[in-house]
Amino acid sequence: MLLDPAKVRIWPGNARLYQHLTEDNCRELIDSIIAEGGQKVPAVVRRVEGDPDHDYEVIAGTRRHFSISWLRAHSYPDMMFVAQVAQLDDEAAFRLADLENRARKDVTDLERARNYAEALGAHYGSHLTRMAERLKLSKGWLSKMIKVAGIPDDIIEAFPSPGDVQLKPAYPLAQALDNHAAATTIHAEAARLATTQRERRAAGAPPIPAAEILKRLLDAPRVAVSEPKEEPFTWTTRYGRPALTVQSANRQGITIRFHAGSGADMETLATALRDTLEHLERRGMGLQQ
DNA sequence: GCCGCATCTCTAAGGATCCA
DNA sequence: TGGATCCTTAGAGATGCGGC
Repeated sequence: MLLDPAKVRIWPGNARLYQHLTEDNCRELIDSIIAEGGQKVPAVVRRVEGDPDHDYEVIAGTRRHFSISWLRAHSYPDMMFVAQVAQLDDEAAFRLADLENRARKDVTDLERARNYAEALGAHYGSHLTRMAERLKLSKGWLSKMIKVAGIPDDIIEAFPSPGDVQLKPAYPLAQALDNHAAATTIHAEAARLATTQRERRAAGAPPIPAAEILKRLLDAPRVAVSEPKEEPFTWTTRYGRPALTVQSANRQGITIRFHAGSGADMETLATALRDTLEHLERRGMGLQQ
């Protein structure tokens, strides 16, 4: 079916934020549509009633809708939006849109998480288990998504962009916000960082990267109570050069880095390793624990 | 310097278990 | 019972290294 994109609106339950689509992030798709002389893969739309401005709404194919609209406004006024019409209720529409978003990688974690959180209440009566079963997702992973979706906007503003908020690293932050005292310091630090980011943008300087932002936010409560930070254990040679450093010691195992250029021979390194393991053992962090 | 292979690291996702 | 958390696994991408 060939449609005028102006008569097609975006379904509000779609994860993708239409206002975040730009010529730049759709450039590849726009170029392929030009190269192929039109849109080859149809979007999925459904009929809408009671809206004088629109006949259909897009369930899956938001980027295609944006790209065709953009092309019509830029030298290709006859380009048509190719779509197939489906009869879907909101929950089925959500599942279809989700399937497509999962296949693509350009929907950000935060967009997806917030979309899930909204759908949880709207389509699944706030029952996470029911939603996980319907979407064929694990409860655990969905639970994480919902948790991350709850990170408030004033925290997100500290990041270079909402797209930089990734599920895995953001999850500990969402957990930290559950603690009232910690949340207060995190919000305060986020406000400071957001101001810095705005100043950097205005000055044309690169923003503070997301990993650094996350670290500062998570550290904020610890810094606030001035907890002394323990330095990683380092074994140094008799010439004062570091031979090895314990990078981590947890129940999965111990990660040790041997430093190049320490001047230590095999025998010295073996001694260093033995000393280090004994040190960890004494502190209850060894392999024998 | 380039290429191919091995290894490491990171992430998405699932499963088991715990807890309210 | 439902949700949260922790741990594991598979796979993709990055990195390192040796041979040419």
